[in-house]
Order: sequence, then structure tokens, then C-alpha cells
Amino acid sequence: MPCAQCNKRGDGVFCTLPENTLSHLDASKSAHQYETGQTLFHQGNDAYGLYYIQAGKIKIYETDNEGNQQIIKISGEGDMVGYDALLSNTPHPNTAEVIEASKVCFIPKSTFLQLISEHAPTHFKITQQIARELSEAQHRLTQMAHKNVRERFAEVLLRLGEKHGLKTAQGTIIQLHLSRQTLAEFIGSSQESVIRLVTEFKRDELITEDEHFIILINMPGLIKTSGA
Amino acid sequence: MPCAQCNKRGDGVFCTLPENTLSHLDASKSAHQYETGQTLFHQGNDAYGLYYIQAGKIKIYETDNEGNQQIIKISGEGDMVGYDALLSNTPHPNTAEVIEASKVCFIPKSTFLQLISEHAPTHFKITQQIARELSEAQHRLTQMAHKNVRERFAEVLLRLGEKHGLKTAQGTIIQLHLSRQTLAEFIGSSQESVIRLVTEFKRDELITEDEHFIILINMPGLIKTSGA
DNA sequence: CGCTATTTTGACCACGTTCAACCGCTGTGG
DNA sequence: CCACAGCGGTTGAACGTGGTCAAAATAGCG
Repeated sequence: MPCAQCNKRGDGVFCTLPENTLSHLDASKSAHQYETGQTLFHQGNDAYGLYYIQAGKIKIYETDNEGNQQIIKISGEGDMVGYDALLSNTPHPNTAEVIEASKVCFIPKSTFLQLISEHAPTHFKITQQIARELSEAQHRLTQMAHKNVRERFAEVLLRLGEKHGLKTAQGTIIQLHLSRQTLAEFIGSSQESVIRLVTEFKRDELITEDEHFIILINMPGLIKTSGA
Repeated sequence: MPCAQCNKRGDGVFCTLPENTLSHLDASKSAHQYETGQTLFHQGNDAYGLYYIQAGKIKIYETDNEGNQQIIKISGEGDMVGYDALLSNTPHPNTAEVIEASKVCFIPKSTFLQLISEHAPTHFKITQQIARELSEAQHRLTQMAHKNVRERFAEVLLRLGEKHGLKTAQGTIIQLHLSRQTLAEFIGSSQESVIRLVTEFKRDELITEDEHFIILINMPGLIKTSGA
């Protein structure tokens, strides 16, 4: 599929590219289909290019030297993946694992770097995005340091609801299959604690579950529980 | 002082600017002296420009809604402050407080944005720096989530040693006056816990103190204690 | 020299992790 | 067709880290 059509989707970083740049992008990019469990790259790998998600879900996580996994984020349609390593010119600081069959475009490093050096508005949009992500990461650090597990869990549910939620009459359905273990890796906690919190949140009618999908049914309650 | 001379110091982001841009910078910038306790900006303030530290130390911290302060970093000579808000076009997500008498240059937002839009190499250097900072923030998140207070404290001492340390025969002197409370705000802990850790680390001959300056005297031991 | 802020120490307690056992479901092989 | 293994989820109990509270010691400072 030519970029000219494809780029209308997504977060718009590449929206303002002129035609000739777009065709150059077309020529050097490649698309690939990934299945659940595959990885785009591993922590420590060199960065060879930028990944752009056309469809699917990708989990970005960091592993510490004791093997604990900390989920940074879950990216979806229209998100870019791997740009941090490209830009800082370091190995990937984290791993990108496909958690739902995905179609992903790959843009080689040289093409990407040339693109941003020649097209300032696109470069600026990317800078903006990283700056926003930096603020968010620092905010999460503050949360992690000072909030207890219950508050962090409520917070994560709200964040997932915003990015991956489908609003229905019933509530906001988080459209991700997440095991208790995975949820625990989000908030830096244990599987067992997450289980007890889910039970509690259901009892307090903040959430329900339907076929492994968590549904947020009381946003104000969750916001209050998150301590915001 | 003209930028042409001044910029030779610092981290080199503005190194490669051509003469005419540099003189424009000269014309619109202003320098100011700040005393301990003053702030450059408060969390929630709009961003009016970029701050460039010529001398001194500035503490960047985020305050949560319960009043807990989480220190993001301590910036010193040659560091830029406040660029995240400028670039993401949001209010400052944190507060910049002077902790040691400082001389700071101020570059208005419009000048800065024009500068990076016209001079791609400088823009790219800034993007690189933010990307690196993003990686670091995400790494700290992982640390905060999975390491205990002792490990985090050792880690913070090492990080401070790298950025603000003076290597002597005696060891690495951290050239900052930091109260126990401030150290606690770094690692997301309590004053009392830090006190007990300092006592312990001294007993184990990892550190000593001289006039409120912490001196790292056993780097390998600290690295081991940090769990790396 | 008194007043305040910071540091220190001790005691207590709660949150949340860890360990262990158990349930329910699914897939696999005898 | 049933037995059994394997996996995710659930529950209970025990323990430990580290936060909180209170009070004393020390250091700064006008």
C-alpha cells in the first residue's frame, strides 16, 4: 500500500510530507505481518529503523537484571515504535513484543534520518511527541514513587481506557487481552495483588469483566481511587 | 557576555550555530542572577522560554496532589532547563528551584523555536538529548518499580557522582548540599529511611561525609549494592 | 544564648510480597 | 474416552520492608 493513502491514518506525524518525499518513503519502506509473541526488536539490539504500526498491538517493556519486566506502554494503530533508539543513537533500551497480530511498516534508519533532516515540520512533530512522552514518563515516576498499588492500578486502567478503550453504553471496554501478570508488570506489582484488586474493584462496581476484557463502568470512582 | 564566547562552555548544543544566528541569540537573550530558594518556574506555569545555566545548581521536581515532591534531576552548568514544556507546547510539568546561587540565561520561546526551525543540526542535537532523557526516565521507572530503597539509594549516589562528582584521591565528592529529606525525594522514600541507609553505608565503608558533602569511597561496592 | 530546623533513634504497624495449595479450563496422549 | 499435565487464576497465611509517629539530640542562626 502506498504511503500516500496509508498515512492518512495514524497520529499525523507524516501528514505534511510533500509528494516527492512520500514517494521516496514508499520506495524504501517495507511492510511485514507479525504474529502474537514475535518481537520487533530486543533490548540491547542496535536500531536499524523505525516501525510504524498499521494494525495490531505491540507491548514495549524493559527487563531489569533480575528478570523483572516493566511495561513502558502498549502501542497500537498509527503509533511509531523504536524512534527513541534511532534518535539517541543508542541500542534499543527496551523490547517490542507483538501481543496481537500486527501489520507493521519498517522505515530504514537512513531514510528516516534523511527525512527529518530535510523536513523540519515533521522533525518538529516528532520532537514534540518525544517531549510529551518524556513528561509522561517523569509523571509516572512520581506516581510509582509515591502512590500505593491500588492507586497505581486505578491509574493504569484509566490510561489504558484512554488509549485502547471503546466507549459503550455499558462503559469503556479496554480492547486488550491482558493477563493478571501483565497488568502487574504495568504497575510494578505482583500477580496476586492485581487479582485481589480486580476482585475489590468489581465488588465496588468500578469495573467488570467480559471475556477477559476489562470494562470501566465508573470513571469518577476510578479517578477518585487513583488519588487524582 | 556575548554567546559567541559563552557557548563554548556547556554541552555543545549551540556549538555549531553560524555567526549571524548567534548574534540574533545575543540580541534577544537576557541573563539573570538567582539566589538559593528562588524558582525559574513553577509546575503548571506556561513556558515563556528556555533557561540555560551558566553557573549554579537547579533542582527540577514534580509535586503530586498530596504534596510529595519527586526530584527529576539536578541540573548544573551548561544544562538547558524547561525545553520539555517549550517543545511539547504544554505548561511546565515540574518546578525548577535554585539550590545554589546561579547565573542563568533566558532565551525567549519565539527565538528558540525560530532557531530550531532554521537550524536543523541544533534541532537534532536537542531531539537527541530528549530521546536520551526519555530512555533514562523509563529506566528509572523500572528501577523505582522493582528495586528496594537500599538499591535505589546506591543507584542515586552513583548517578549524582557521575554528574556532580569531583574525583579525588579520597573518593568521588558529590558537590551538592543535600538534606536527608532531599535525598529521600530523589528515591521516593522517607527521611528516616535515608538516615538509616547513610548510617549503614558509612558502617560498610561505601561512603563518608565531610561538611554535608557525601563522598563515594567504594564504587564497586556501591554498584553491587545498587543491584547492577 | 534561646529558638528553630534538621538529624537521629526507637517502636510500631500496615501494605504488599512471597510461598503454598487449590481450582478450573484446555489440550494431549494412552 | 478418560487421565493427566500445564497454565492462568484464586485464596490463605506468614513474613519483611519500609513508612509513620513520637521524642530526643544536634546543629544552625539571629
